Amino acid sequence: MPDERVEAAMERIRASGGRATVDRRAVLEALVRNQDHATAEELAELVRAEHPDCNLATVYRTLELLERLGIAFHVHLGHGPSQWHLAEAVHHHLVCDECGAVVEVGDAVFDPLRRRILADTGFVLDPHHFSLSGRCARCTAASSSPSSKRKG
Amino acid sequence: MPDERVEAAMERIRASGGRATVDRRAVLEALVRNQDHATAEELAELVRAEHPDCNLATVYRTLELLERLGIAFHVHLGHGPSQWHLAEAVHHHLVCDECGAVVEVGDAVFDPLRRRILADTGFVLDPHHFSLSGRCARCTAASSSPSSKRKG
DNA sequence: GTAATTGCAAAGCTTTTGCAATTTA
DNA sequence: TAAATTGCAAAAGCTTTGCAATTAC
Repeated sequence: MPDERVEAAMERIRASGGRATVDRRAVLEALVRNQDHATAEELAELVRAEHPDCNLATVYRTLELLERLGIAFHVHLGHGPSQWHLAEAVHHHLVCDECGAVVEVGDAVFDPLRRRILADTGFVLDPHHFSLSGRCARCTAASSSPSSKRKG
Repeated sequence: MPDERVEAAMERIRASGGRATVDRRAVLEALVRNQDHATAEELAELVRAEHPDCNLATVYRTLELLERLGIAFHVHLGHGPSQWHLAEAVHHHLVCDECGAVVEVGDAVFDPLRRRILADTGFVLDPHHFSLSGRCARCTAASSSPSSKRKG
């Protein structure tokens, strides 16, 4: 079942002078199949479901190409490896410093901050590349109500 | 010239059961002397000015200790090594995707976003750990006014 | 056929770790 | 002296790279 996003991306690769290879298509398909974020290693795993001998270096090189073409992005959610996703709906990640939970928020919540920072500094905010840190609702509740306080 | 921040920090190390060693004092002094952010490697360089045989592993271990005690923090400004600074005024970093320029902003600009996110998700935002990406005023100007457009 | 892509293995870079030697309290 | 800290070297984890073999056009 050919996905139109995959076809469009392959077309863009070709248009940019690149070659439409099996491996590139496989990585794209893995990105499409995987709704969440995935690390390069996880994507390689997904690709291996269809093409058992998928090379990690090729996945990295393909992701780099896709990012250069604006087809995919990587984000840093914490200290581990980068996470990759297709460049579709722009969204942002709140990562809990305590438990590592990831909360996604839309882009629009940033509008007031964006306006303010633009006015103050001229900087055009596009905070997709890194996550925002803090503490999730659950951990906040756990640490602020003394009766339910627990270490772990 | 004993700096009161260094003394206070050494006191806190001692109070937490740690030992007040020459190396730890040297790393603290480097952090104080260096107003900006510095990588572990850069801090080791600074320490070496006084103590020529400063060990990088010790710097890392000391920074980890200082972070655990809330005395210092590390932030990720981009793809390179972490940057360290004393935990004084809370501030945040806007890093230009294009030229890498770092713009610092105070914590207060985040208040509206913080309220909004708290209301929407219960997440308590404390976005010190990662930088925010975007495009600095200069690069924005360079790419939006056709006459001054230039590559590089 | 020619240039781009891939596989492999090795290296790069930042950070962590095991362990014996040293230092602090 | 007992426990914590340090130095060293090695390892870990993620990512990039050189080069010969392969593949797309």
